[in-house]
Parts: sequence; C-alpha cells; structure tokens
Amino acid sequence: MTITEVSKKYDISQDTLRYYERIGLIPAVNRTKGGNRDYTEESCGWIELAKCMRSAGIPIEALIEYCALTQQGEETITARKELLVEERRKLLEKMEDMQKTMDKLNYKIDRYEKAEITGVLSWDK
Amino acid sequence: MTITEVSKKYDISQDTLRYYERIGLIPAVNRTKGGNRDYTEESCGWIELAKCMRSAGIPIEALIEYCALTQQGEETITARKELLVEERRKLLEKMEDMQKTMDKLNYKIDRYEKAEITGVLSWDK
DNA sequence: TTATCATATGGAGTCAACTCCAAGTCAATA
DNA sequence: TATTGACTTGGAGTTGACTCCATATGATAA
Repeated sequence: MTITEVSKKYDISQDTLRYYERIGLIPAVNRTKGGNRDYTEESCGWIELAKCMRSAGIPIEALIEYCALTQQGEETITARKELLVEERRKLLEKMEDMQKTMDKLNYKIDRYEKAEITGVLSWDK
Repeated sequence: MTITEVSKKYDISQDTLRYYERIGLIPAVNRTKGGNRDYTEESCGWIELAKCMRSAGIPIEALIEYCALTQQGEETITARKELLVEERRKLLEKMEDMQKTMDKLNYKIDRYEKAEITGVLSWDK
C-alpha cells in the first residue's frame, strides 16, 4: 500500500505517518526501488495499533519503547507485558477520572434543564 | 483562603491557579487590601470544577466560554447547557475510544502472559 | 526596623505531539 | 520528452497547556 492509501484507510495524515516512523513509534516501513514507502500488512497492523493507543492518550514515549522492545526479540516479552500493564493501569485511572467528570456533567446538565422549565436555577452545592 | 492553601487543597500549582484566572477559566478572585488573592467558597467551587473538567481533558477554550457565559446572567442558561452537552458528547466518544484501547491492552497482555508460560508467542491477528 | 517570606505581575520558556514547508526525486500521463 | 503529480527528507513552525522567571511589593518574625 502507498502512503496515500494508508493515510486514507486509517485517517492519519501522511506527515503523521512519516513522523511516527521517524521517531520509532512503528518499525521502519518497506520501500519500493524508487525509495517510496510500501506498507505491508504488518506495517498496517502497527499503524492501527499506534492509532488505537494514541486515541486513548497513551504517550508516544511508551509506544516508542514498546516498539523498540518488539525489535529485540522474544527475550523482551516480559518487559513488553510489564510496559502494557503499566499503561493499562494509567488508562484505568484516566477512565475513572472521566467517569467522575461525566457524572458531574450529567448533574449540571440536569440542573440546567430543570432551570429551563422552572425558570429557577438553584444554587450549585 | 490564601493561594497557598488552595494550591495544597486541590493539588494545583499556584502558577496554574493564577493562569486559570488570567485566561478567564475561572472568574476573578477576591483580593485582600494588600492585593493578595482571597479565595471564597465560590472561588473554590470554580477551582474544583476546573480541576475536574481538566482531568478529563475538556479543553480550556470550552471552559473559558462556559465561565464567560455564567458571568452574563441567567439568559445564558440554555447556551451553557448546550455547551456542556457538547462536551459530554465528546467525552463519551473519548471514553469509548479508551474502552477499545483497554480491550486491546487486555488482549495483548493476555497473549504475553500465555507466551511466558508456554514459551510461544502466537502471531497477533 | 530589618530581614525573610508570601504573593503579585507580565512575559518568556518548555513540553508533547503534531503539522507545515522547501527543495529535491521518482513516476505517470499528454 | 515535457509536464504534472506523488513522494522523499530534514528542519522549522504551531498548538495547547502549562511552568518558570525577574522584579516588585505587602506581610510577618526577630
């Protein structure tokens, strides 16, 4: 696949795709004889992973390290697992924060809706 | 309350507290005769709200607008509600992304755990 | 009263994560 | 073959959200 195709498929800009590769967030992508990128299925898997992880706010630094570990063979399996476990822990924490915020938003929206009906906005706590 | 007390209470740096006020993310805080900030209970409510919203990644710009609307009286209630509804929508979307990432992390961690036991890392999809 | 401390301001600096750009190369169409 | 268009690189610029700093001033302890 060309970079244009990958860019469209995953809705990531070509600049970002090149950037991810340059910083080592994904392994080096195959090239055609002319030097153009030729994404294999495996490359696409990395792009998809990157997109998924980044959409949840997993920091780039962690993903670079994860990518580096996978390049070093099977003796890094435990290290990789531990890295993911740590990121999962942080992610869970963020999700809990978000749930709290969601609760607060629901509460406030509800208050405003009641105020629209009654014309009275009660004092918030 | 002094800025030092508020900073400790909410675990937000004094610089950030001043910054939030300067950009209008929270309304202007009362001052003592000497010009020092004197946070009322209401101010603290704003700080708490700011902290909560920011911890979920609600953008500063939206919070500035929300704060501005509250300063304009009760005729902005509907606008405020709509703003919060929109942020809630985006938050829900992010939470869904995070859940997907969480599922992927769980799947990958599980694979690595199995590999640690069996010594074989199966090909990922 | 003097020294130290808390706080004030405006502005500059930092950091993560892109995003854009200039200049050049390769490939495909008229 | 000439031109257009896709792609390359290295590096600079941008954005959001702080964070730090220099300098000044009000408040408190010795």
